[in-house]
Amino acid sequence: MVENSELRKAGLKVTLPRVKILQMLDSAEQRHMSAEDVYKALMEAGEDVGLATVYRVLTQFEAAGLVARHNFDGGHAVFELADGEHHDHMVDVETREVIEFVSPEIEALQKDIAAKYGFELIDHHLVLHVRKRK
Amino acid sequence: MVENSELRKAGLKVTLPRVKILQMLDSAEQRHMSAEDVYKALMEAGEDVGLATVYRVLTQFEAAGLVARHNFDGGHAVFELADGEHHDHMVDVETREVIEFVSPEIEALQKDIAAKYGFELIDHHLVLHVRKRK
DNA sequence: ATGAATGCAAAAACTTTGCATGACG
DNA sequence: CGTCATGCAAAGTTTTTGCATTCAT
Repeated sequence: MVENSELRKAGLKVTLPRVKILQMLDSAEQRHMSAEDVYKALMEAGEDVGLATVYRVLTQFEAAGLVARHNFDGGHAVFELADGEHHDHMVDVETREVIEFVSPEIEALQKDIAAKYGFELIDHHLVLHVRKRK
Repeated sequence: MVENSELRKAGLKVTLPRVKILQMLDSAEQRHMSAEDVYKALMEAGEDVGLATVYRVLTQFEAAGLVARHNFDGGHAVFELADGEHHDHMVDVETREVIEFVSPEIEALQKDIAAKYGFELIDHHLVLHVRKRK
């Protein structure tokens, strides 16, 4: 059970809700899920976890670096498992589809820009709004 | 009164609330204001505008391209006048200070990336989280 | 005059919190 | 066993909406 060691490494007690939520994020068909999405998926799977717990756990996971939180539209937040390497997102404004991409060039430029202003880059959020080219 | 023609150009009826809100965004000390910020500033200025109207008007302004909406933290949205050229933002995570910057290189790369995936770039949101270098 | 815009208050959407109970180490 | 985590419901935030009234053209 990989999840358990992930949790321990993060300094979090291994509880049923935490394990279930982590598994859900890992196995769900959709990679980006809102707290509500996770909650509903758990309910459908017959797991009895409160919505408040889902919010609490996701926030803890974010603090622990296990998941990343995004605000694609400004409405609700979505979470995704922070496996693999860092990436940015592209949102098709018509279909709402989310595409992930990696651009070392942009990453490097961001660091340069921050440095130019006397800052160090901690983190960044980049979302491209795109439309399919006809 | 420049505001009036701006509104007319946007196809919006020239009403007192709209003019006042536009002036407020233009003259306020802070460039990035939440709906609440605008509302409070108007109240302090003795202008009697409802908060709901502020939200409605800011949303219309956004649709008209008069203002840009940002979600720096995910909590509340902030608005800024869309004068001048497009720019991105850097947020000092310690002081919450917002610095604007322009990077043609990043803009170009974004366009390239979208194209590589068969999309055209409509818009983007880039926020760097930074910390002052000691 | 007439349709659009406003203000108010109520509601909606999302997220957090208090507190008693239950589970982990 | 002590402490931390959970569930529920209540409260908090931010934003939207219904509806009667007022305003712009």
